[in-house]
Amino acid sequence: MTTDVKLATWNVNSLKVRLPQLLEWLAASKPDFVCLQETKLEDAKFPAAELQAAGYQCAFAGQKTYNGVAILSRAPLAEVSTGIPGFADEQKRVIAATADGVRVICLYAPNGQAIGSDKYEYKLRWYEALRAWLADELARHPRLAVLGDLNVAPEDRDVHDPKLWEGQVHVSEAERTAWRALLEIGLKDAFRLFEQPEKSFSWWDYRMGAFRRNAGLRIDHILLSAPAAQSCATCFIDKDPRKAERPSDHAPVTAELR
DNA sequence: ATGGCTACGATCCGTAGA
Repeated sequence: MTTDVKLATWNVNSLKVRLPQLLEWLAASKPDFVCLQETKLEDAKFPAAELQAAGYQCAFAGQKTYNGVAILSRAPLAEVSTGIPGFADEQKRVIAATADGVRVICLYAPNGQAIGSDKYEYKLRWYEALRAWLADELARHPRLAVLGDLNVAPEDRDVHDPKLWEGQVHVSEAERTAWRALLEIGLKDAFRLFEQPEKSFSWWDYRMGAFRRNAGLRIDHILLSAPAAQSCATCFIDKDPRKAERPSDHAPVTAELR
């Protein structure tokens, strides 16, 4: 087990488009683990060689057009698994692996589309299956880190304009309850372990100059087991990649364990 | 400010994201 472990999550919204930005960001940020979402690539097209050349081993589960998750790691990955056990799902949203004495779980939660829709029901079922599985994983792995685009803004302070978002997906009571259930099994929201700037968000709509106006949501999260949270020294959102030409609509979130 | 971006795969329009 190493002393310092830097973990990050980033919804890249197409790894094909964002690979140059990812490589640049890896070189600058030097994380030990990166969880990626919305790779939108079939496994045969995953840029494993380029990432290996940059110093990262990869575990990935993708599909054409939608979804797709990956874990990049400097240390060799073991115990790779995909999906939520017992929850049949065609959509590639979950991958897990162990390295450096840390169990890393990468998630891309369903969007939910609209309250009451089939996709919303699927989101809530997905969260319920996730909670049950993570409770098991917590019992198995003392140093557990769950990272990803969870598509829930847990509190009103995670929403630029709560009134505007009232009644929409990402902020509904059922979604927030599902998110809090992850805390109730023992996970900690790494971002809230520390004092943070007001109006900290991880996603901004591409439209209407939302990033310029900081009209965003905090929906990308790092959740840590109690021992991992104990050793967490910092957690922050890196807005720089969102300023790039042709950016992802999400910014990376990073945590460091000592 | 709210269907006013972006990516994708099918064709210059629909689906989906959040």
